Amino acid sequence: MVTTPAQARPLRADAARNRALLLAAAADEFAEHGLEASVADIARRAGVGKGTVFRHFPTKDDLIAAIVVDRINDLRAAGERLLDADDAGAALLEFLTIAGGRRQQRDLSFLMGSGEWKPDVQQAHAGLFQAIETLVARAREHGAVRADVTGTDVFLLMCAPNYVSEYVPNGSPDLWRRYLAIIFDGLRPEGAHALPQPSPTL
Amino acid sequence: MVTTPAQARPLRADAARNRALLLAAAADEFAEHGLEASVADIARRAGVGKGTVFRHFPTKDDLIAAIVVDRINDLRAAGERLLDADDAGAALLEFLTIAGGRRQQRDLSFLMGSGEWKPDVQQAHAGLFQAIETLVARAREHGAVRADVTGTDVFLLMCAPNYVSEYVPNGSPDLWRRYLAIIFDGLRPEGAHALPQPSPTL
DNA sequence: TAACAAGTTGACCGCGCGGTCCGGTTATCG
DNA sequence: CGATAACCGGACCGCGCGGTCAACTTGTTA
Repeated sequence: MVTTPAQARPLRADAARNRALLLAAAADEFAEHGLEASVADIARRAGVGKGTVFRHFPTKDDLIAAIVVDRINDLRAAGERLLDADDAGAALLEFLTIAGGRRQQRDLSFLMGSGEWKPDVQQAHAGLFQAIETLVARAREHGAVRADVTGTDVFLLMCAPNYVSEYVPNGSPDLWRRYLAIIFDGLRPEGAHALPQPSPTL
Repeated sequence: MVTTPAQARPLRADAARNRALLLAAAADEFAEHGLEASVADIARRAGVGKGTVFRHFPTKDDLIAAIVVDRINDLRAAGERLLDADDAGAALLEFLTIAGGRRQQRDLSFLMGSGEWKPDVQQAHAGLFQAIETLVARAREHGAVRADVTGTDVFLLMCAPNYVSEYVPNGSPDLWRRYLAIIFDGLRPEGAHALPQPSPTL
């Protein structure tokens, strides 16, 4: 599940292995300690020198971006796989469940909304957004989601369950499901009240 | 709105003024740059030396805690003021609207869930929680909120609208109202689906 | 296998942070 | 007013961070 962009010369065997180790170690470290995890710790976890990190990723931000792109594409693939489901409403719920199940999102999740990103991240971003938009449109046509909710709304609300359940110290690791259920009920047409603000555009 | 605990000897006039300036400057700085805002910047904004900050608040965490306590008590007071409203459902919605309107919550909001806090913060915390619990109980009895939702749930969901709308770069400052409306619809009894996980305890 | 380019490493750098401290200043009160 | 203690300020400290570099190792290729 690692992005290995086609290069002029392919990576040397050990270099490719180290790159993969690094991405895995970084993902773990970020999941545990948030984005403040130090590059030195990541290198140690990968069993690699600090210099190697900067050879593969010129900047800590580049490393983060690489992971974010992987995660986003991952999720987009899952979303697209659900596009031809029979029950569009269930498909959307399933998608949000998959998104919530990606534990490693943690602090990474909040990256998904901002705008100051390298082109490749923005592109991955746009792809995911497209998938969600379609998923939501189908669910809306299907009558499974209220008429005044947009893909952007779902895109933004996607990480809220994880965010909310983050702050329960000894909570069940599945607690986010509870809040996804509540929020999803808020997206349903039954008993919906008019929304006070227009949906934003990203 | 500043907590000035009764001391053995009252603060000197200039010291009290500086303390207030400091709290205001810190709140602004945290609201703008998040908790990473440096103490030096806060001091500069307050027009005060860095040493003065540490005279009033031995640690940066103490400064944060002071602000958090103020915010929490503020919100609790607003909540308690709504306890004798006629329409318990409207009161709860009003409370959540007030909570969302407190712009300075930003990065401070995420403090409200964690457990590693000084006693005075935990105490303020408990007070706010109590108020919310009562508010929710009344709304539940009033049939304005689904039966399977607890005070803890609302406590946790309280900051979600702000969190969600944070990631819209040029969004309306009132965008959070949209997401509050959606989430609140999810709290209503109409069209509620069973929740997959039990409510947590803090 | 020889030779070279690609990759690795960890000591090193500059920076900005939270926190300290002491010489100078100022509110306060007899 | 004058003495005193409370208070202020900013130079200073140690630390850990992201990032650099030159000496060394290793996969690759002819």
